[in-house]
Amino acid sequence: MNTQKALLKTIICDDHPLVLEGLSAILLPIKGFEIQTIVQNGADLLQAIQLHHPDVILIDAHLKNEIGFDLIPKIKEQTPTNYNPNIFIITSYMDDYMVSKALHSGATGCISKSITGEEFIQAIKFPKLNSSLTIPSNIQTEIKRSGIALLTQREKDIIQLITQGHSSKKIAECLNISTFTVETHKKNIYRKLKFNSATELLAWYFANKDFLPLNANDNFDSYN
Amino acid sequence: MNTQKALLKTIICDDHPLVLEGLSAILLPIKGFEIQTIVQNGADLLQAIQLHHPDVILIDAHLKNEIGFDLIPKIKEQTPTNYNPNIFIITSYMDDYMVSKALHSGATGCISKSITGEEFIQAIKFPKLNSSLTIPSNIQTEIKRSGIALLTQREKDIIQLITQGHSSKKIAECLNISTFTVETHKKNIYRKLKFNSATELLAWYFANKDFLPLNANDNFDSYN
DNA sequence: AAAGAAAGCCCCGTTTCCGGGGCTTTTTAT
DNA sequence: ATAAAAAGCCCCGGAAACGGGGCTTTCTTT
Repeated sequence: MNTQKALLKTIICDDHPLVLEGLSAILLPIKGFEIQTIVQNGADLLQAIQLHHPDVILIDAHLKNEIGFDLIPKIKEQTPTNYNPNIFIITSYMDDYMVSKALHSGATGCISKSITGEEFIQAIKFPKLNSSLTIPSNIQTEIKRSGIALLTQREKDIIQLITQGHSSKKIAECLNISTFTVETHKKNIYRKLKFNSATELLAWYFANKDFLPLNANDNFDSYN
Repeated sequence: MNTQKALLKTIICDDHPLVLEGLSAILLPIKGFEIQTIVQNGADLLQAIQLHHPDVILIDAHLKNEIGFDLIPKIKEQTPTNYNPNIFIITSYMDDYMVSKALHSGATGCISKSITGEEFIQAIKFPKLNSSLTIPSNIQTEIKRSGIALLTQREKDIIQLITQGHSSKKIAECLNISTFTVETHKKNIYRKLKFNSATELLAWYFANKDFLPLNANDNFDSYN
């Protein structure tokens, strides 16, 4: 068990007071979390890190007159090798390029300003998720949204049943078709919408369902 | 392919004008759907069925002076054996007993009045789901809600990651623990909350998340 | 200090899922 | 009438998930 009970010392570096306030407001009530310092430029950040050795460092991508990414190598230089804080880039514009740039600079992850407080906590709590794994980037979401246009009615029906938590076998029973057919449909759905599993589909569906042109209630063609 | 393009003839039997209006309002705009007749008692229903041979029959469970269930055997008696309409019992009070009683009476399914219009369409569209398969009954939901109290913090964390669509492998990477451990946690979660798969958990979670005491944002113990 | 809970780890057998392919029949549109 | 699209079916191999067990280490609590 690698549970860690000590307070997580955190430093925030951003030159927008409003953002600083927002981040602080989110983090302050969290048990086990301690905001150590707030700085507004790179020089102050480096100095603060030397002084406090925080566990979490949040850096805005677009500081005045300097770029957040470039600070990361400097941090690594000026600190002992056995000191490995979790460094996150905070950005208002988020895409795959931004993410890869952050990671190549040595950041632990890249966090969009457009996420909710809850997601923000999640992102810091599980840094590995943010870095190496699926980031629901706007681009990926757009691919899936437009991919819906490629879906047939039957495929949309099956998505409805998948999102109700049913297995391929049960869906097949429900529709009076072969399990093979259901799995063929699932394969086609995954191919069109770039999913790798039913759970990915579920998670995405519920995160986006209010914006999806999927509500097939006006179409009763596939009644059986 | 057993797609059926002909209009689905429907008869509704209920003695509450408000309910009749509500059901009609939901069904009327649906393409491929035709409300044939509306009746307010069993005798009229039997007569209407003889006349129109509808595809879908909706019967209120609590008609004035008669019981909806009892009409079903009479319908079966008075119609040829090759005529198999989908008969649904509509009820305001819904539990496992109600469902089994409806099914034993010969109904295709049992529909609660407390569901949304969207769910109503789904229920009629996929009759098999309603009958033989998981009905999210209030009892089942209550088991799961109270089961949450039995979950440990680590299990709640893992639920968060599951509901983001991640595989056991990725969750393990994210938490720096063995895949075996993740699957042990999943097994314990499923046992405590009576699930059979991750997709079931996902579907349930998103249907109930606003009421669940799961938001672990005030707890940072398991930071890694 | 001892007991119990929580977390972590492992093996096994079975089922389901995923991805790749190929194929026929029905429906729809030109 | 014909072509294209949609729906349905099947096989295979590998990966993942599921359910059952057992077992150790690390907290936490009394």
